[in-house]
Amino acid sequence: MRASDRAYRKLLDEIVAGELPAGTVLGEVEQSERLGVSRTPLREAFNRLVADGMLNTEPGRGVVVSQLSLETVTELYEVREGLEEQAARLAAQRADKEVFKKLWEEFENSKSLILGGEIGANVFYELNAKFDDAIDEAIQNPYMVATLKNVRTHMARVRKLARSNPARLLEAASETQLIVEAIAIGDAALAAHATHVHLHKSHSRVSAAVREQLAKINKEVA
Amino acid sequence: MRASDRAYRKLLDEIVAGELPAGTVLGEVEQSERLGVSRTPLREAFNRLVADGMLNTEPGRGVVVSQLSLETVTELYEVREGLEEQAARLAAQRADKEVFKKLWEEFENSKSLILGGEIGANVFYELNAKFDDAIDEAIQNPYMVATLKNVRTHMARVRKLARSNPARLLEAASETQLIVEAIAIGDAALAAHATHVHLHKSHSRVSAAVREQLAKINKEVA
DNA sequence: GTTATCTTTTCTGTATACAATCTTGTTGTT
DNA sequence: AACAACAAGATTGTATACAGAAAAGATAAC
Repeated sequence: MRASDRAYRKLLDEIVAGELPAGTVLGEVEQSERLGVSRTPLREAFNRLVADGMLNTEPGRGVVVSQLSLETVTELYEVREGLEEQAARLAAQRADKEVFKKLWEEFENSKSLILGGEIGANVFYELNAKFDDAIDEAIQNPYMVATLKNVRTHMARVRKLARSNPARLLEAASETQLIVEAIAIGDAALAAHATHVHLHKSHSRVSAAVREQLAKINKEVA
Repeated sequence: MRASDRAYRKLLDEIVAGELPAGTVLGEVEQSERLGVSRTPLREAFNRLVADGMLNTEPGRGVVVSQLSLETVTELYEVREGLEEQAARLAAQRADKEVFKKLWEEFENSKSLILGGEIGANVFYELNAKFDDAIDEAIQNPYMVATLKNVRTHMARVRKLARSNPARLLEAASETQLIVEAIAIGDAALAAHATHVHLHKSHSRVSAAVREQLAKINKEVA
């Protein structure tokens, strides 16, 4: 693997994981030394992260880890609404229905797992990743897949900031399962509307969680 | 302006204008010499264009100008549907209505200009750019604006390939004017639906034009 | 005490050199 | 004649050196 890729992955992971919190200023020399690559591949990584919207180049100051606020979360959800409703619609029209029927079963299983007190989050996140992959394969639109990929990276970061409790996970699982069902029966309108509902509720849940989290951080600072 | 920016702009312009047709293989040394910059900033430009989806890195062969086919046009329109309907909805909710009322007047004027046989295309494209800018300002969502920007660059390339005739421009102007009207009166549902209609018809028009164009190219080759 | 200017230091942007990998063409063998 | 192996060449990825610009700090002037 190329040095620039390693630097990109590492930095992205650290940003998503919150190890590099929003507002952190990253110097080229400093980071190239830390990551053990020279400035050239590091700059490539920086540029990609700027294009992704994970870093911002502040005029004279260098690159800064982009802020995550309630506003940016809302902005993200507004894009998701447009994009994912459309993706759900297309998936309902084009998907291999068998795939989504099986996926539906898996959601049914995982719901009892989460209820049963198993390590719920992991089960759920894995299943969600499977769902995303199934959507990507179904829509057969590389350009849309690429756009969705970026959205998901940002969402991963938001989720880390606002970890959910089992009750919320279960809600989300139910909502997603309905989308899966709609796609499995080829009902495009239902798929789109169920996605809208899911995103609306998810936005509420995430906003609440982020608000709590930000309040905690502010308290710590004070 | 930085050398990497100049290289990026120049290459993007040439790709959009069709001077670098789809399939053209670009070598690093070759292009850095042609553009008068060293390999380092050129690579930065290449990377940005790859991220934009204008270039593809073929495993051992180098970067290649990405293909434009009927399929990719359709893919682009599918993303536009999701994104621009949402943008229109948000704009209807948030826009300064005065701005869009004035824009409506301008569309009214330009329609007679196009009808009157003036250099129609330029009038229309300028007005369209104004419309895009007004949307960007209205929605107040930097993340969505960034996503839209990329879509529009791709559309510019498609439009160059499929130049429209005055009749088609006039149709498009009417459709867009309705979107403007919907936003001016704050009717989000109408704005979204008018956008859907516009994109549907635009897709038909562009597909037809691209089909003709591709047929012509194939004839020349044969 | 405040402001302005100059100097020093750091950082960004670019060029270039080097190393490793992959292509391609040629030669030799079956 | 076909295929394989090797060598020459090109090309990509990385490191590093240098130049120019910008920021911070210090000193001087008002």
